[in-house]
Amino acid sequence: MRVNSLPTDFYELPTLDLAKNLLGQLLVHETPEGLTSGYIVETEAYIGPRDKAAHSYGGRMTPRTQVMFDHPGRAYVYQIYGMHYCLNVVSGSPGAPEAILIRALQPVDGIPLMIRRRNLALDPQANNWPVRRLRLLTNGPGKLAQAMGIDKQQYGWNLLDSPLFIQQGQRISAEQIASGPRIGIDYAEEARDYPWRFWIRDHPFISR
DNA sequence: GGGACGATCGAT
DNA sequence: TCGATCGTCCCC
Repeated sequence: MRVNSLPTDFYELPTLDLAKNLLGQLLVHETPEGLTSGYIVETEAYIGPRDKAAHSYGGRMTPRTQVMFDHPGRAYVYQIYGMHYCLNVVSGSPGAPEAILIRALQPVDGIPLMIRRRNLALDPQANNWPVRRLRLLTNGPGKLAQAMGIDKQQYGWNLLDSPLFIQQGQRISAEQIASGPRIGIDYAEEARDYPWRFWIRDHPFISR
């Protein structure tokens, strides 16, 4: 385990609690191109067999969803619309296929590398980009995966270990946490309205 | 083997 | 509001 990373028991909370506790923590990825990191500012919980919006609804186990049944603290990465990747933190006890989608980050380290990976028309050499431009790097699940260099290769990775791990960030109080329905799951019938999306209130880097 | 669809993004 | 773009999943 990496010295800095959050310990195993951090991931052993009930999924809705973990989804809130992930807010403010620092996601880090070390690659040959450089290190990137960002504070987690928005998450969504997907809770196993009973959640119609979850890939593991009904206990569906496929090559894609298999890692959701593994120990908490692993990376569940999937591809969507043939072109974007999304990063989830596996949660729940082994056998309970639950996960938390990381929806937005506040960039911290490696911003020039993020700019290159995202192909943004920003000067990577500059060093005081306006927030309204900077937020385009990581204010959505597909965007942050691209900015952080995350794809299928990280599927199943244990987030306690370098090169991809989560470390203690800033403490977020209960009053700063807002919640509401999850994004992009209108097909999920009653689950559509579950308030399982969490974000840091008024944070400029959230997705919507 | 085939077809429908998607936990998104970015341009219009 | 709509098209891109293709892996995944389920059905035949």
